[in-house]
Amino acid sequence: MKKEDRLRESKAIVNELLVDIFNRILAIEGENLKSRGVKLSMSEIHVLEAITKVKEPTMTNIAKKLGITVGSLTVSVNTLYQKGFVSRERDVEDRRKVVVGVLPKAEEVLEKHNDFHNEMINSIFNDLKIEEDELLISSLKKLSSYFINSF
Amino acid sequence: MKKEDRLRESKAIVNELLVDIFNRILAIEGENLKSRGVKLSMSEIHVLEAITKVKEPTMTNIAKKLGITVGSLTVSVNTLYQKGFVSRERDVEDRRKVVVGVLPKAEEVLEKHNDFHNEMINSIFNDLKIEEDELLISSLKKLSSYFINSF
DNA sequence: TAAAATATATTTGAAATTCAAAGTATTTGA
DNA sequence: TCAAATACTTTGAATTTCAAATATATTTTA
Repeated sequence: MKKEDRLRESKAIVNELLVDIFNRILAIEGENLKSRGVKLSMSEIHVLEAITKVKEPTMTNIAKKLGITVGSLTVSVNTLYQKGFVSRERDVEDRRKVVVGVLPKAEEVLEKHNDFHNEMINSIFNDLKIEEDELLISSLKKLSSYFINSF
Repeated sequence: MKKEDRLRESKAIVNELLVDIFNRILAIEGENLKSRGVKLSMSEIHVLEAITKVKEPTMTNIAKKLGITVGSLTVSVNTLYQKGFVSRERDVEDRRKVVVGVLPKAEEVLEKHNDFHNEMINSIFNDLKIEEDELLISSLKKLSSYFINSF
């Protein structure tokens, strides 16, 4: 195969990976959670995840992490609070801020979600036998940081 | 670094790539289209793309490609038809089927969308200098087919 | 310090997306 | 032929999200 053709093919594969495949992951995750008896939607799961990942979990910081408006987040946190998944209190230092936290009920769900991710990743690694591929890993690391920093 | 730690790190990176990053691609694409004066939503773009990609573009085939119900697709095609982006006609062989096609107005939009994808991919390849990395490409190819076939 | 500007969050009304269920028309096959 | 299967549309409801308006608290500035 010619060099240009290889390059073109490579680009097509990365493009496919980034677009076609990733579109399905949400649905796959959602179905998995439903099968494990979790009643929350994926977007609610994402809110819970973001709360645990962000350093100072105020409404603004969580919304930024999620890429949604603070208004949208308020709507979502309202129902999560109602259902008993999150705590919510004013910051004592700066009373404009609301600090959100996940309650045990949420941790249970997040654990299930995390289990699924681990299974998925392990299955990929086993099937593809890529654990020893240093070059792949370092390239993926670059690819990952590229997305984090570029947009 | 120990072997187990390297493995753990590798898995974390793939997980991050599959989860954190893909969540943003839709929004990134949407913003880009808006900046190019395109009035359609990403979900409408996906419908148009699916129409061009599927072999026999009937409602059922297009919906299957998209992973949505035929009812949802009908709603979307209704507005795309109204706005003059797609054609719509009964199959002469089997009059239950509706064959959908993209009109010039849609091709224009798809071209812009495609331009963006190419720019994104080219910029990744240039920055990372990975075009010669055969191993990466073959692994990504496996990763890609893994997702296509496993779910 | 008091007023103005800024920052944080909530509420509300509307739009978009999607689904499930019910309904219509056409084709298939027993 | 006619009952079942297939292809599609319509409808009503749920979810998600946003923008704009509103409310408070804090910081800046005049």
